Amino acid sequence: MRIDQSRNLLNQADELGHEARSDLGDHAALKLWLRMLACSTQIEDEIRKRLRLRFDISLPRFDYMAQLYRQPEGLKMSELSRFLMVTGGNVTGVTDELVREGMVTRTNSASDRRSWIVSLTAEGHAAFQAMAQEHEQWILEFFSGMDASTVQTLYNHLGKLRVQLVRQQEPQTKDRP
Amino acid sequence: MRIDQSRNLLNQADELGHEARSDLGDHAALKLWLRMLACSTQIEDEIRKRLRLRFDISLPRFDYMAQLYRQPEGLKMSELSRFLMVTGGNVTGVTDELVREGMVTRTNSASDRRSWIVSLTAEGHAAFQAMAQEHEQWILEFFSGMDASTVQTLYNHLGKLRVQLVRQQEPQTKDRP
DNA sequence: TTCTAAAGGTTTAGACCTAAACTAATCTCA
DNA sequence: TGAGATTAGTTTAGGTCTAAACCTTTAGAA
Repeated sequence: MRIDQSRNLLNQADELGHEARSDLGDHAALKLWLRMLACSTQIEDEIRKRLRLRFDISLPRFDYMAQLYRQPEGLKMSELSRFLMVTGGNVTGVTDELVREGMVTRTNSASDRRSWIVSLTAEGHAAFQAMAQEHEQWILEFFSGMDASTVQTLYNHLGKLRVQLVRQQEPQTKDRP
Repeated sequence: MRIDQSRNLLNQADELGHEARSDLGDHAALKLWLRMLACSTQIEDEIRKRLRLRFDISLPRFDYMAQLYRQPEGLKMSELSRFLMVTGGNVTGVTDELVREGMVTRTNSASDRRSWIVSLTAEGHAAFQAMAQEHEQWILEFFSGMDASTVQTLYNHLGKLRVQLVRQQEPQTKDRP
C-alpha cells in the first residue's frame, strides 16, 4: 500500500491529519498549533520526497551535509550530534555511510585523541551545493503565493515564538565560554 | 549519550538545528521556512517528551486515538491509514498493540467481510480524554506569550499557506462522493 | 602521581515507519 | 456469469532513529 499525502482534497484539508487532535476545546492557540504543524509537515514531507527523487538522499543526510558545508574546517562528531540534535550513535552511522560514498572524511583531531574531525570532501561540497540550490527553489515555490510583507510578518512573529519557547524550556541560563 | 534539545542557548537558537540549511542565499521565504520548521520541531519534540513522561505513550499512538475519539462509531483501518497519513502496515501494528492493551476493539464490518471497524473502548475513551485535556494545556502554555490578535493573524496567514500548498501539490481535482 | 569523574565515540537492542509482496474479498463490465 | 482489476488488511525486509552499555582518552583533585 502506498501513501500519498497530496491526495487530500482541498476542502478536507482542515479535517485530516493532525487537526483531529483538537476536538476537546476550541482555543485559538490550539487551532493555530495544529495548523502550523500541518503546514510544516506537508512542506517537510514534500522536501523529503523530492530529495529522494532527485538526489537519492535522505533529509537527515542533507541536513548533516548542510552543517559541514558552512564549516569548511570541519566539525567534531559530538558537535554534529549537538547541532543536528540527534544521538551520537546516529552520527556514527551516518558518518560511516557518507565516508563510504566519498562525501566526507574523518581525520584525527590533533588536540584530542578521542575525537574525529569530519569535513566535506571536494565531491561532497559540490554535491551539496547543487542540492542546496535546487532545495532553495522549492521553498520559493512553496511560498510563492505569499507577498513579501506577509512573509516578513510571519517571520517576525515566529521569531518571538521561538525566543519564548527557548525561554520556557530553558529556565536557568547556563554559562558558556 | 543523551540529547537534550533544550540545552541550546537563547542567542544561539537561530544558528542551531535546521537553520544551517540556509547558507546559500538569504531569501526571506527560505528563512521563514527554516524558522517555522524550528518552531514546530521544538514544540512537537516537547509534546512527544511530555506524552512519554506523563502517560507513557508515543505521539503516533496519541494521534491514532485522537482520530477514533472524534468518531464514536469507529473507523475502518484503511480510513485510519488515510487520516493519519501512515501506511496500512503501520496501522495493523499499532492496532494490534492498542487492542492488546484494551484501548481499542476490532469488530467485523457488516457490509464488507474484508474490513474491520476499529473503535475506542470505554477505557480508551477515558484515557484519551485525560491525555487530551493535559495536551491542550501544554499548547496554551507554549503560546502564552502571544496575544490573541497575533494568534489570529498567524492562524489566518497559515490558512492561506495551507490552501496554496494543497493547490500546488494537487493540481487536478479528484471527485469524491 | 594516581584515583575518579567526565567526555568522545561505537555498538547493540529495540521502537517506529515504509515499500513491496501477498491473501482474500469485492467490484466491473463485457 | 466470470475473468480481471481493485480494495482491505497482513507480513516481511529494511531504513532511521533512540537509549543504554561499553571502551578509550582526557581532565580535575587530593
